[in-house]
Amino acid sequence: MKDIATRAGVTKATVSMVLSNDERITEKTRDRILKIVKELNYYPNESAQKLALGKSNTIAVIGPRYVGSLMSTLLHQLEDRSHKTGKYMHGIQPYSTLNQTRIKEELLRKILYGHKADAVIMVTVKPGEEIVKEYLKNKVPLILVENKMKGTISIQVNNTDGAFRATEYLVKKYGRKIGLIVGNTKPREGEDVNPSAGERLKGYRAALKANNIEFDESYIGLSGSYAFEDGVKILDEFLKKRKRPRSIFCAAGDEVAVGVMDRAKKLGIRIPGDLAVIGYDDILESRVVTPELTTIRQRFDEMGRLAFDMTIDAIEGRIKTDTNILLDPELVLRESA
Amino acid sequence: MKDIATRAGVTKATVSMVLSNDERITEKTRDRILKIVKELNYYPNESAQKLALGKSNTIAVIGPRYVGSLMSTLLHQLEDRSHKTGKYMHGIQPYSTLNQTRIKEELLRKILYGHKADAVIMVTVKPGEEIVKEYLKNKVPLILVENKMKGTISIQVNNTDGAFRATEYLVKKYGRKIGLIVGNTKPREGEDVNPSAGERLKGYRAALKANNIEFDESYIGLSGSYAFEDGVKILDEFLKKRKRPRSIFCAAGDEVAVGVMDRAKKLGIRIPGDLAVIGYDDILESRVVTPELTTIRQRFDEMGRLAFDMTIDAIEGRIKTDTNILLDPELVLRESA
DNA sequence: CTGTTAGCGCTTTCAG
DNA sequence: CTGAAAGCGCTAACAG
Repeated sequence: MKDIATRAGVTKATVSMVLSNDERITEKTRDRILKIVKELNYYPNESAQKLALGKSNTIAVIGPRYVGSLMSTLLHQLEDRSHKTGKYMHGIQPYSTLNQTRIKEELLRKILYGHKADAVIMVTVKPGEEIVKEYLKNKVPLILVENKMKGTISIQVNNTDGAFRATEYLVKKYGRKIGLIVGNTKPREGEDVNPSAGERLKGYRAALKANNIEFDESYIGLSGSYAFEDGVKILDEFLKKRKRPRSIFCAAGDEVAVGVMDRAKKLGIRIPGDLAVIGYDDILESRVVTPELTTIRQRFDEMGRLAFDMTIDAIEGRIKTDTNILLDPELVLRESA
Repeated sequence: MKDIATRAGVTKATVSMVLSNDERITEKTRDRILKIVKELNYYPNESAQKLALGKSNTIAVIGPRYVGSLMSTLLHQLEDRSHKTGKYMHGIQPYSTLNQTRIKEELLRKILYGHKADAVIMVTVKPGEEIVKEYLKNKVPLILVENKMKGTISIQVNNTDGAFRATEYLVKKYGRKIGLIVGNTKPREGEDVNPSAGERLKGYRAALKANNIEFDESYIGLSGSYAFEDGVKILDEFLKKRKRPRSIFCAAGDEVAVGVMDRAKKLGIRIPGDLAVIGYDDILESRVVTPELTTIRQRFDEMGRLAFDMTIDAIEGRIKTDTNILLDPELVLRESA
């Protein structure tokens, strides 16, 4: 920058003003300076800029890991909105916690006190109460996706409602013996839980109650890894029992549901003739397996767009903490139930 | 930091030294200072640190978009290696170009001249020749994944070989009428091409040649978006023609291959009885569709590990530019061919 | 309309 | 073993 200044016969301050579009500079010197900037391929040193401005110009996005559709879809939407609005261009900084609470807390503090971001979007993972307070005190907005906490801004899909509708549909169409496959609602040591599992369980129970069906532990299968193999394993467990479900709501996601279907097919169990299956997520596979999977769809793209816009609004002070948005999921009827 | 210094009755310099594990500080003052650091929840201002050190402590990763298995798998591996080695912790900065050349070039310059990264990993996307030179001059290593260029370090899977083997397998087992579905080898205005498409086409042609089969344009289908729908559309096109393929090598990836199979199923075409299909990538769906998809597997996790280690080596000067690694893909035989 | 100056928070020589 | 002081590259009052 000094280099440019001397070449243009001005001082650093002037160059700085030109680059930040300060009105007070003459066309002439502005043009002269901009030309030199181009020639020298000058780009400002961001660290210096941030230091001087006390603003980071970045939005941090924290998720458990990069694979999996929520995180990547969201990131894509965020980038897209960023380009369309021209705000925070190349300023989206994703982090993954690798599912470890320690890494998460460390990271959140590092971001806050290291002034690494103007706002933090957390997808699926949840900050500790203590940290929320610290963010509040330092006026750095926390935007929670798929979670809700006092002192933050949140965007969720209505998990309870989604589970309720899936379960109710199964009751009406296939009767009262409904299996549920759901994520672990208790965390493992040092790991985070996704609260949506609890909410979906709640929706399932509510639907049973609404239809006067008693909750039965033996109809519940727990998925630890949300993976294909879990579906295989859990179906086998169900089949070993005396009481077998006539239908399964796989709240742990389509991937697990596909595991169930695959296993069923190998065992000669017809779907939905012998066993009806509903999944959750509406991932690509759902339309592709045979029979096609009936499932609950969440509008991830919509969430991403909202997340970006609300984050900007929060940074610029247009919305306050404890704003919560709840999106409704959608039951997509296909062949499996 | 000044706060800490005064509380500890020392000066900023001493605190700084303690934090950077300088040997010269007494146990006593060190402990005293560290205690206060904990109490105050102090974390250094990174911008200030970077500015003073002239080092960014971050590795930039540039890809076309976040969705799609290569980018996310790679990122996961990078984070994982970073944690395991303790190097560049929380220092992986992913960027997406949204497939636009202009964004890409802008970004590369911004990173280079803004001193935003110690090295840049580019996955699938390719820098311009000019930019490579600039990086070279400034001694910032460029690591290319799925590409190769003079002046960079590269990691590739052998696309030509993968395509050759798939094609050859089809020739031997299903005869000479082999369709190819491949990504566009010509870029659209302002967009980047993935060079692997060209390489796979090359492998296909080589295999034909090796078996004395003449290349026939009407057996070629071009996929623009690498998506399920492309498979559907292209199969329909093949079927309209006079000459129909007996087998299809879907070099454009498993997702497209699944589209082909899905369409075939709906039309009553048996796989592999009437039409054999081989995909590329070995994504999750491949094991799940009926019949299970025969495909070419690329070791993305291995690539990620390698990418991280080589990047570190490059930064620390242990490997030089124009180091190229070529990984062999693997033909995974399942039911569809 | 442009130059001067101080300062953002940290590191690092050089004295003491 | 610790303090003082200069400087990293940029911005923003305040003068002129």
